[in-house]
Amino acid sequence: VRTDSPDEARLEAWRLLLMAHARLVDVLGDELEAAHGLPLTWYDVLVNLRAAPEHALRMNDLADAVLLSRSGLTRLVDRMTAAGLVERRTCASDRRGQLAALTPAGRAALRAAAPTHMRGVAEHFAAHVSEAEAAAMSAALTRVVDAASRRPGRAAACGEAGTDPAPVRASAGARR
Amino acid sequence: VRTDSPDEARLEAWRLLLMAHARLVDVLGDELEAAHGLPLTWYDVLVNLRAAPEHALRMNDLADAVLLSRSGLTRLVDRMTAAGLVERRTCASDRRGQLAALTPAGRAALRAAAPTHMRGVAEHFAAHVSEAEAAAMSAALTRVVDAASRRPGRAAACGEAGTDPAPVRASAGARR
DNA sequence: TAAGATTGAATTGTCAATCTTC
DNA sequence: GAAGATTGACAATTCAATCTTA
Repeated sequence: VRTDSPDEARLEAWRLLLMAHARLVDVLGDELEAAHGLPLTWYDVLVNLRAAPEHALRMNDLADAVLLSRSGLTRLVDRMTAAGLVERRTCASDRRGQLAALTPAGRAALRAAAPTHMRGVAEHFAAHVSEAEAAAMSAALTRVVDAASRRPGRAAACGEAGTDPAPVRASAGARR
Repeated sequence: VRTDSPDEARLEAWRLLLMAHARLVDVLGDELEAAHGLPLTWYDVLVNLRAAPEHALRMNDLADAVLLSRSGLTRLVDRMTAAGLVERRTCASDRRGQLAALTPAGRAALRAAAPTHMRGVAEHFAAHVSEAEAAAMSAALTRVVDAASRRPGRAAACGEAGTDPAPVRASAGARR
């Protein structure tokens, strides 16, 4: 693909980022669903909970991590609770807060699905990216993400002493 | 950003790609909506039509370009037709085919919105990416997209004579 | 019979209003 | 009053079935 001007080169990169995202989320979602009947959104929630201290997160924080609206997340957690993968707990220190917590079944589902997903990412993404390219991408996109993240104040996690700034993790496709 | 193993570096790049996509689509969508009351999805349709010969595309091809299911696109075009930005035409050479075509109003809307969007991409993406990084990203993501695009068969454009040698393979696998 | 496109039913996500607790 | 979360009404998408034309 020809990229004449410096500006054109960057636009082309943006265009490809959009295409790559769309294709991969589609493929990875299909594979996950076929192998484990697990929607990519659910997997994303499970991963974020697994990474959280106590395997639990407040609805607000989880919504940010999954990049869904607050009410959207309420409904998603409803479904996952009905499926037994997640349970609700009331926050001890602040009775307004609700925690979504991983159940044993949820942990099991994640443990079963993770290899499939990892293999998918390796096969459909990592295999086509050199180490240098990965480094360049990471450097650039870190700046992009930082610049675009001028919105929400991060709230403290519930049960803990205030020592842990919740890790904002990547999440799978949420389109507007 | 710690990237211990070569594999970790690639995973990190994937994670950042997901985050960058989510944030930017969100921001760019908001800006476009605020400035012109135009959803990003609509803008995407307009751009694709503008780039097509005759400013018209068959529903199937447009669905692929916009990355929406066939029926999803039917409804989207319904709305845009109601808004006067697009019109339907029946394909001359194949009466099953429907074309979505840009109307003057649609072209005007695109012309009005394009500067906003371009400025947004420049500000939120391009400004943070060096030329070398853009080149590396493009190279890598081109490979990724190519590898992931083992699905859709390309259909012939409508008005053209039947100069299509490619045996249009069963497009069954296009969307689940 | 298969391809192109649309429709109906059900799923998923969003916005504005609400309820509870701080 | 403000923050955390949920609910109801509504918008956008998807899947399966349908209709038309090739």
